[in-house]
Amino acid sequence: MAEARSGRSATLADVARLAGVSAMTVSRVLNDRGNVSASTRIRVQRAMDQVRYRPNAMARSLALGRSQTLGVVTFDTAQYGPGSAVLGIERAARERGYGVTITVIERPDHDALRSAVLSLDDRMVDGMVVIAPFAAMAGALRDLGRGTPIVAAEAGHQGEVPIVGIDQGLGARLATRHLLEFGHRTVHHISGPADWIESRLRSDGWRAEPGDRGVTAPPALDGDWTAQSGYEAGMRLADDGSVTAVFVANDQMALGLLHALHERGVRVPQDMSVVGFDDIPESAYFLPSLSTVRQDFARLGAVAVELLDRLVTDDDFVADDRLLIEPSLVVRESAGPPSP
Amino acid sequence: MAEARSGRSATLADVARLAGVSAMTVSRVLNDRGNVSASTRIRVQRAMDQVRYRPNAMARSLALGRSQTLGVVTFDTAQYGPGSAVLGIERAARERGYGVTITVIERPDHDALRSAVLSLDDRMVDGMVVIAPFAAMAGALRDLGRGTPIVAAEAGHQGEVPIVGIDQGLGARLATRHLLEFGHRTVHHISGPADWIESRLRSDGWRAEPGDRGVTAPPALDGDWTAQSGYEAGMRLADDGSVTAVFVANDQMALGLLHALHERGVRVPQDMSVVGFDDIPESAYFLPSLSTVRQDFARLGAVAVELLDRLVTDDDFVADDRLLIEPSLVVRESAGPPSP
DNA sequence: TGCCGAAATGATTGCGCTAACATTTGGGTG
DNA sequence: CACCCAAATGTTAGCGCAATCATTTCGGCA
Repeated sequence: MAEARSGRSATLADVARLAGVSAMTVSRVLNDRGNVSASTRIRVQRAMDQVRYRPNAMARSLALGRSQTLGVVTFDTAQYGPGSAVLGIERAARERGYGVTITVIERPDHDALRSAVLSLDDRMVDGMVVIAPFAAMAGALRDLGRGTPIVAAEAGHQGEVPIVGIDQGLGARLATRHLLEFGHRTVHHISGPADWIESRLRSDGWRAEPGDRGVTAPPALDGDWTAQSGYEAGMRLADDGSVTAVFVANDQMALGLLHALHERGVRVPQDMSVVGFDDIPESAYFLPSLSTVRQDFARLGAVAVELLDRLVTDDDFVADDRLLIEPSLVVRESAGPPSP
Repeated sequence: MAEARSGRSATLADVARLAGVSAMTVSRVLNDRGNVSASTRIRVQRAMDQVRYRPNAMARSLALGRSQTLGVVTFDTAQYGPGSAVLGIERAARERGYGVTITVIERPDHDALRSAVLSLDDRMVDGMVVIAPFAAMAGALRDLGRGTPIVAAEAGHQGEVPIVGIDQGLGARLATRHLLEFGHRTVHHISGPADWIESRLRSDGWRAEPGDRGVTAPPALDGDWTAQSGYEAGMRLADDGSVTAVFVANDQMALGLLHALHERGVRVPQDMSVVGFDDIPESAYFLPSLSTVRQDFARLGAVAVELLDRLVTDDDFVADDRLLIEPSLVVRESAGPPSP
């Protein structure tokens, strides 16, 4: 006869009845509010244990207007970046006592984003992280004009919504500089797809780095993040005797490039140097191991959630437009000095 | 003057007031119940549009006892398998009108799993998918003894909870057979960590495949899924002249193996054949491209969610113990006949 | 024209919890 | 020992929605 109504799990009222107090007192014990005598507290706790009481999060949310849940909007991709970011966010959220509800959108367009955000709103999430690596999402984010706090991750600058990201431009410059410092006259580039913000930022960084070195960047080859596209670009680069160094916008494409170069008998790094971006776990074991730019996604998630938490908790808090995390260069074997 | 109470978003009561009907009628329109005249329906819909009404999912859940949300329990890893499975589950859930709440557990032990499941229960999820690739989780799953339906994915057999998975044993046999059919006398093996169920199943499949061919399997080398461990195992295999074929329990380790063999001057597939497992997107561009076993995680997610949906919807439904999806062999360049 | 039954609509109540206010209890103080 | 204040506890109401049952409306038929 532990449970009042068999079947359903015990409610706060059941506990109150069992402990011989009012529901309110149980609620106070539950939420560790003061003003409960030690003896009743113990009695209530005993009752809770006895019926294995678990507070109903929904009911609490409804009463409070808050859900202790954060929403994450991401899109349908197995890409390393977004996937890692979600994990980082989830972990950080959990550490701060939030649950996480995920909504995946199929296409990164205005309507899909809007409806994802609305559906998270319906679930009364306290805040959202939108992973928005597409240029097309910038406008959509701006148009939301909303109440519950939103933080964009891996996004470009669009005003309105605060951004948390890893400094793509800096990463690209680190990679390019690494190559230039080996003495390469110029650095070629395989870019990501044009509709990704990060792709543009990496290309911009690559183009900007030579600076006053008096080097003009050659035209970039367009990739689409896949190893396949890196392979195709590699086939073209292999035929161009003037190419001695390539900055590739991600590690998968760099893998494709390495594959193509190997097929063509171009040795890396002796004949051609390659630097990638992302530092996926595999890249240390490419042939040769890949010099690349590491992004700390766990950190990204932590920063995004911390920011969001503040926005949720403190009404007066005004967030910076932009929080950038510094990436770092990982030097391995795929880049070296040009052969004389 | 569109919204009744400025600030907060409109409630069903606001719509009712505006349309001049009772809340119940609005609810009927909302849920597309019958017994509403065309004219009132239109009037109500207009009112809804006017105040941009969005039903509050929490309130509905509380009233209904159902939340149209599925919970996913996974654990903290960037492994390709679990990550892909989560995506597949999310997509399938969305297609069936469910939201998804994710809980990541740090360690795959009894208590962590239990508390994750309880916390999802608190949120009144209608069902859960537990991604449980660790042997240690089997017992924990059995101990739950619960009310809301649970489906385990990528798990071993433990009774109690229905399992959805990809047939690891079959995959391992396909890989091993592929090598044997090239004429290799025996197939060596680099295994995954012993505490992963899938790791054991793959090793078992490998050991079983030779069957009556009269080949006895050599001892396996222990890996831990990382390319690093594959590399280390590779260093040992390279020194053993008798090894001509290796089945590696995942593609990352296969990559490490390829790296090690390359360093030692062992040619693949001429001197040694290699088959991996998973078919990660990169493996087609390894050097050489990797023959491997493909797992369809999207399908896995879809099957898991479909099963869960039935368990949720139909009280009388009794699930099969075990639903296995067939993996397929992807033949590329890393395996071939032994040199004479 | 009056009556009947089905369709349309409404009133009440409760899901499980907490905020806000009301009430009681228990010392310490003069 | 009465009084007062603070601590402890209880009461009421409401978060937004839907199930249940009650009531109204309306068309069809004798």
